[in-house]
Amino acid sequence: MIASREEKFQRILDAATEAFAESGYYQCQVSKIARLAGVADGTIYLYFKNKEEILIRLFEVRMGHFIDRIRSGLESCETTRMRLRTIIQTHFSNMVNDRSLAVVTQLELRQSDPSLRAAISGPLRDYFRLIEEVIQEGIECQEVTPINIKVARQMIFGTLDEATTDWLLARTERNLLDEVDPILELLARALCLPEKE
Amino acid sequence: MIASREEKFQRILDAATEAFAESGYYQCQVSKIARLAGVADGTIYLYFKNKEEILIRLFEVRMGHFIDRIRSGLESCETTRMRLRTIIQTHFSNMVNDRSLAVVTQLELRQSDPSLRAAISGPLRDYFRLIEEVIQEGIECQEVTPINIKVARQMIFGTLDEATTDWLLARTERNLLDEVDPILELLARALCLPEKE
Amino acid sequence: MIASREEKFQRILDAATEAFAESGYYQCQVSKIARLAGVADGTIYLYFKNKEEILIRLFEVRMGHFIDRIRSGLESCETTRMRLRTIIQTHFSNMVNDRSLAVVTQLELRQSDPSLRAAISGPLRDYFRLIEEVIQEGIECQEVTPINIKVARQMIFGTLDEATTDWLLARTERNLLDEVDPILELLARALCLPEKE
Amino acid sequence: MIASREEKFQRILDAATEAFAESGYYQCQVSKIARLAGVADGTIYLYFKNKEEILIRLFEVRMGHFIDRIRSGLESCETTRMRLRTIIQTHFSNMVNDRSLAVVTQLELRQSDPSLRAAISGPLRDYFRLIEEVIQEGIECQEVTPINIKVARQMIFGTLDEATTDWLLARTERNLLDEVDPILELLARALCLPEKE
DNA sequence: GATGAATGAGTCTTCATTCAT
DNA sequence: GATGAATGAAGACTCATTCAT
Repeated sequence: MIASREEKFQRILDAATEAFAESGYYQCQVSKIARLAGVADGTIYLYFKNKEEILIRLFEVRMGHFIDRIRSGLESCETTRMRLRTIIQTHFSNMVNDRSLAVVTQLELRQSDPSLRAAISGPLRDYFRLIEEVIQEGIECQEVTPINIKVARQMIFGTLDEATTDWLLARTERNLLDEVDPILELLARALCLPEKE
Repeated sequence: MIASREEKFQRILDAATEAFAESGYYQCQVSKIARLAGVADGTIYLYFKNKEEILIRLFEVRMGHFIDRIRSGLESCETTRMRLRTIIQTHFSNMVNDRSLAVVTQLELRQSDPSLRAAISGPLRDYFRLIEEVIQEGIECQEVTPINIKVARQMIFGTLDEATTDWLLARTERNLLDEVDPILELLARALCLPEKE
Repeated sequence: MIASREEKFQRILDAATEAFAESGYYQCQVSKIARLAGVADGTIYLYFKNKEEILIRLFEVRMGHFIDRIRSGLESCETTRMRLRTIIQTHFSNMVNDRSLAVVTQLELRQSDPSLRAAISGPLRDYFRLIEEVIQEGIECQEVTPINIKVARQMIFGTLDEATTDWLLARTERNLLDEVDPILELLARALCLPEKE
Repeated sequence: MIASREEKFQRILDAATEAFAESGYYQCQVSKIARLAGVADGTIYLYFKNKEEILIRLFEVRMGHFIDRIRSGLESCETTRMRLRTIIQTHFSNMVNDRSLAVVTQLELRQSDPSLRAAISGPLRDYFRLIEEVIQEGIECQEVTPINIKVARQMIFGTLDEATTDWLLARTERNLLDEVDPILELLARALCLPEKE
């Protein structure tokens, strides 16, 4: 069976996710990605300009899917509380379902390297915008007390991010999804969301 | 003037903070640290076993000071709200006063490399414990509604962390300290802290 | 023309022989070997694990050939005296034909470094065994007076070794092969071999 | 107690003997020698121009003593056989009494490095001359059959050298001195020395 | 398009030697 | 004379990237 261009691109991206998660971006050799993807070293360069682009595309593609998934989940939500729950729930299940991706997102993307950071900031900004839209909308329909939207988004994203990192680094097999409701309660209170009726 | 052993150790640590912040840990050459510290390359190795140890010691020392500063600030606090404010205030002013350190702490320390992570986790855990103590104490004296302490700590640290990262990556010169009160309000509400009288 | 893997392996080994002979093992840079072999520095490491392995493989391969050559020469010998002559003759012509190899064998391989010594001892032991077999056989067919075989081997090998070193270090262009017969006479007398009829 | 200049020179030489024997000349750090000698690194350079000179002086001094010891032993010898026995006996007991020195002499001094070799050749040549004198004298008083003196010396020295190396590298605790008589018999026969009466 | 052998620039670390005290 | 902290040149080895097949 001949793998189509698209399939091979995906195979390399998946291999890179795993490889970066295991060794870290700088420590991981391109040849390791090639091995995991089942292609020759040189083949990588038919699909990506260089190692850096693999990380960037990886993040773009995965983050795109992630945001699509949340957006689609938000469609059926009627209250801000439900929307917030959807974000938390989708954020966490995304991480739980693909731990390698979680490692890359949580740990590996915080690089001081300016060129990497710039590349990463785009898709992340989309996610931030999405969260901010939900808050904005909540304020407009008076479900959320008037607050600094950016600060609120920092709290929401920061809390999810930290909870995920905590879970990732914990040696014990905790269930991240158990934290959905406790976190929802805290955040809802901070935003003055009306109690769940 | 003769630089004592202690002074030179500090000089190298300061140089490393700056160098890591500028290029990132893996991208930064040891010779750059040496140049910034005004010593020969080989001298570095009279004070540190290897490059990795520089990062580890850097984090240990700085985090130690940071926690000392917070603990000393907490002594004069009478309410949980004041304690929380002290944490936020000290966290942010620490970052503002030493932007290089902030970059290293926020970005560079999130490494997938297991040996680095392990080294970092110790001092960070001390900070987590400090935050959790404040929450615990708040619950005990009924200033904080009974909640999952770990989740609350994740929210507090996560929010501060994210706010700092946001500030760091922002191109504009925002004042991080302006966020102390908005964030305090959000977090206080989440913890059900009594209004500031 | 494409250099096959085998050919390139040989080229590197030959280059290393020359380089080690010229500068000594520790003084010789890997890049010098690469230059002499006409390959890039990194290529060396596709064929050898590290610098030490080059020396080890070099000795193994060359010593193997050397022993093969002697064994094949011994087949047509009818008396112990002839066998001894074959050993001396082959030993010396081997050295004369490849002075670089001689330098490496005589001088460079006497390293205190335990890991190097261990690696070298194997092939050398094969040569010792071969000499001892000839003596043993000579005793059995009563051409050699009963003596301590190991001591006899030490004398034979030691004499050849010393003669070679002497020749190597001599500034004048002596002909090592001129010593074949004088040495044969001395050794034959020591072993009580019957006169050449 | 103040160590005189001479005593400290000796201490460094002894420390170097041990250090070179343990790690080999190139692998051994000057600071190791200093530590073993109980002096500061810099002090070494008050007594020796550089690392190389330590090795050279070491060899000169020890070899000088060695030759003195043999010469003094030879004075009371009446026959060539007795003289040969004295050489073998002194050579071996010298090695047995100072194994570190033996390692240095046997293994470490065979360096390809031309400058080292040149330095070593002087004292060694003295030893060769001594052996050759004994043979010459033996021929003159008709105890030794007329032979090529240099070849005979190569046999004698080579045999002793090889026996010593064999003993050094043997893992078992063999007694080198047990080989004095077997070797004497072999060499005596090679030289046609009259039987021991 | 795919391969993987070859490349060679780049860097951490060692260690002989110096020199201010 | 003695010290040992500091120096900085040197080199083994890695690995992202290329390109002939």
